Amino acid sequence: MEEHFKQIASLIGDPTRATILWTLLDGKAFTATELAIAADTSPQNISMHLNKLVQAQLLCVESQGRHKYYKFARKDIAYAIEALANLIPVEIDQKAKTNTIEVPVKYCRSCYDHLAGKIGVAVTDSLIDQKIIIDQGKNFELSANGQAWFTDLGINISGLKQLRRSFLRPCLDWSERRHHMAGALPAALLDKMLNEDWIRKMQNSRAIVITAKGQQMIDKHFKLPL
Amino acid sequence: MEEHFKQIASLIGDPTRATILWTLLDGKAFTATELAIAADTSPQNISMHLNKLVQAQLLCVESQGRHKYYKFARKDIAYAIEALANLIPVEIDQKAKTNTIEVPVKYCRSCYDHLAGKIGVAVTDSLIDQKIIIDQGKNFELSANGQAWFTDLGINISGLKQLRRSFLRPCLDWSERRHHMAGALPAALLDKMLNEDWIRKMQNSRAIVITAKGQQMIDKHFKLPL
DNA sequence: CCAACACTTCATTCTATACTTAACTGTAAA
DNA sequence: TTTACAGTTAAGTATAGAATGAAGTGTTGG
Repeated sequence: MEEHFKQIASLIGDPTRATILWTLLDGKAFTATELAIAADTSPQNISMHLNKLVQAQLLCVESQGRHKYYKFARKDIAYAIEALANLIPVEIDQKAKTNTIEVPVKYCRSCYDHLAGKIGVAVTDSLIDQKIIIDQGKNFELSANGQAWFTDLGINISGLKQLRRSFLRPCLDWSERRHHMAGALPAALLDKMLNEDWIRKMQNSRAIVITAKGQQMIDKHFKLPL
Repeated sequence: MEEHFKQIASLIGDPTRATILWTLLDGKAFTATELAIAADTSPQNISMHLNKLVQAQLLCVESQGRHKYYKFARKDIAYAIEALANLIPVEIDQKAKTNTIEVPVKYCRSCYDHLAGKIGVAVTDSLIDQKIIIDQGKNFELSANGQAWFTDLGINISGLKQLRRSFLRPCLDWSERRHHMAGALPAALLDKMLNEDWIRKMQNSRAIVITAKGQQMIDKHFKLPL
């Protein structure tokens, strides 16, 4: 056990790896190159360090085309890193406390046929919190509650399931670097939101605006005060 | 902030210093020579490392004649070290379970100032079963019954509550992967158990042995036949 | 197709810093 | 006193492992 502790400690102890972990603390996934820039080092070097962190199961990777997105393998890893950061002697600690306020949802976009961007991630998070969908890592599952919830919204679940396309799956978001929902179900949800005039698509852009009605309904259904 | 984090991380990252911190986890103060033996290195070397840890305010020193006693400067430092130990990947941990050398330490041990390991989890479970403490997930609460129970044991609840430190909180155990109690209350409980000679700390280890008297009393108070 | 890109692998170089050797201060017993 | 002990300081050395250079693989988009 002591040996393993020393292993973990020395893994975290290297300045470049410490910077990687620190950067990842904001919860987003980062590409290798981005982390290289953050840590001010070469791609080869960051590759070596990321490998070590993945092998120790501190980080996990997801390939997307020629990019690799890295993030913490488990939540408790981020917590332990934070605990370490809290060991910093009291004097410096003061200023950090001010910018921890939750960032408002302001950047909204759709991705092909479903919600993406900050709102896509926020909606997904909300449905997971409400146990409407279950996050199983590699895929999302619709719970029994969830079936009722979508049916209440007027979405025909069984109809969607008969389509040839994927019903529900996680999709890594370009802007947020977090998972949001993709597939027939979230497409139907976007459709619904547009039809009910909760949101409107901007011309010639993927940007989306939330209507006054939408603000109320999104708060009601997703428990997301905007 | 990031700079300071890197500093702390690299401080903990050195194997010799990691061993020092690991050794100090049992809550006792150690002399420089004892730590040198534990870390299997020279007095000069340990002196250098201890200096760095003291300067970073991770440890504090107390001189006593020609000896110097080192211990954690604050409790949260021990907790952060424990949190790091919890990051060890699960499958490696499996092998460790079969490794008989560590078993006694995992079974019965104290973590800084409170009971941990199997006995820590068992005691916690028992108190929850008996509704002496209430498990609220993120925190533990002492019930009305519980106040009486601890008072009967001769523990001064209101005195403990006035201390600046946390009174009672869950702490994840690295060996059991379950919650046990940490804070002023369980620290007082460990104190009581040592004073009454229910349990004894082993020399040079965090292992704990249960005395014959302890077996009876633990069965009586915690309904735990051992 | 090709060129640019994201990332990896491996052999080599480099360097930070842990450790050593040696000489010191202060404390405690004998 | 004297001897042994606990710990420190300073200067020099050694080496683990981080960084680099060169040469890959696989992906994307014009």
